[in-house]
Amino acid sequence: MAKPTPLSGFPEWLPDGRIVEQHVLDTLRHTFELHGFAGIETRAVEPLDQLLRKGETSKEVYLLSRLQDEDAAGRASSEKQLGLHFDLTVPFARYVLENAGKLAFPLRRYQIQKVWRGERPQEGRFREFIQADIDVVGAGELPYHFEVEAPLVMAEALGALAEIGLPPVRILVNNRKVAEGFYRGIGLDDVEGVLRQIDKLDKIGPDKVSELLVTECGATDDQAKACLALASISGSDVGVIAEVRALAESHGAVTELLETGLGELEALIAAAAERAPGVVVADLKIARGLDYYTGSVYETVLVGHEQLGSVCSGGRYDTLASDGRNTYPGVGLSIGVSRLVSRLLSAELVQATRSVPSAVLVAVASEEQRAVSDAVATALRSRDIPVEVAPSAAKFGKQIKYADRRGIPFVWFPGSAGEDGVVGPDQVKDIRSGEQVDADAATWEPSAEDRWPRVVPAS
RNA sequence: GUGGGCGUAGCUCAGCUGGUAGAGCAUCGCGUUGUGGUCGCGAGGGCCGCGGGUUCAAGUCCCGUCGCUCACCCCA
Repeated sequence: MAKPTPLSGFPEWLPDGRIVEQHVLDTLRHTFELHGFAGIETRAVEPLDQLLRKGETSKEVYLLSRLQDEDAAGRASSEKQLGLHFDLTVPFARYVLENAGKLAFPLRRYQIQKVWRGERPQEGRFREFIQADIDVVGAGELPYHFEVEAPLVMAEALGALAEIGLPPVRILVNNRKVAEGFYRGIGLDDVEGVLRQIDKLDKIGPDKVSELLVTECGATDDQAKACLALASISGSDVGVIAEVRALAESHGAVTELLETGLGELEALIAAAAERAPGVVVADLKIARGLDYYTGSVYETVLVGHEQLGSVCSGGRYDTLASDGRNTYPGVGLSIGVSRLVSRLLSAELVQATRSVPSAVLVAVASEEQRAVSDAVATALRSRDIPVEVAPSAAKFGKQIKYADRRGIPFVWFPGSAGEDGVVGPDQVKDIRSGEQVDADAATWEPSAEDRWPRVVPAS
């Protein structure tokens, strides 16, 4: 077989990288469950027409087809076409409708799965990656306090990763009602268009955004200036609310929608300041490209790694799902686990203490005596100590080297018969210190730190 | 989808105005004949991404193609 070339955008980690990823997944799941979110998994595919409901994303969807149908491609009716899901929200919305009769609302669910997007890959941007979503969905209505809770759960989940070396996170929040109310208040009705331009602020700067607002959205210079003034407001205390209101008043742009949005944003900021100080920051330029958000919107950056983009985003959507009679509003966020993990690994922020689970390598004196080593391994495993037996009865130096290369901290030597024929005690060697002591497989314990591989900040 | 950069050993790379391929690290072996790491010596490993062209001669120049990568777009 020819040497395979790596496929860009489809990340694969080495065993120690996977240990890091697995740890992140375990931590997220634990935090979600701690907050009462129930886990579900949906199928990898959805009917194409479902996936395309979001509009412009169509080009990103990977189609699923059978090789046998290839010749007849094009004849297949589009409603039968399947595509791989490109996020977890669309499948979840479908799942909610399908199971509405059996689900209890408000529904709190988490979902950790791969998703696929046919984008051009880049650092931190993949074509196959893992997302970890939480959402709360109501039937008919969803109280605002869930818009406060959801980002705080994520703050806690990401905060729990600080101990392995994840940099602090900053959750930037805004409210669509504030933006829309303000824009309409100053006479700009192309809310989406304005948001799209404002979203580019960090990349191209205020001058160019101002220009685009005029040319693309039909804004006057004064209107553009007002939009930029709004976008420049940020802060982690409720003072920003007064700032926005003052700006709106100076432009005669106070609308009912704006006031509603400001009330919501204020509640979020106030609660966050108390429950997760310094993490949640109001930032009036956060827009989010997706058009289905209707209330709070969230974007999360790693402090010191802002260039990586958002590692956790989401918001409130009044119509997550609707079957024509009932609508299901929701609020949720999604962590880009692969983006997070790829940065943890590439920036060498974290490391696994070893690349294999084994805490102990049991040496094999000779193939005739392999059963002796197997028995030792069984005894240790019965007490939940991860063990492997040496692959060959090579010279002990080789066997120690085998352990060393994988980071296995202990090598176990089964007792051997001396000249008098008496079998001596087993010994276990800590290959980091070189210390070697008598040991009994029925009672010996590694330290808690050595028992399983751990993920720790890189030294 | 648009535009730039780059493809040489497992990895990181060197290879001048063309003259039939190198280093470091890694791997394996020996020194050390059943207790590793250091050190020394040695070995294996390459259709120089692929295809075509120019030339007596191409890793080197030209064209194409594929892949990787960065930026835009978009997003986790």
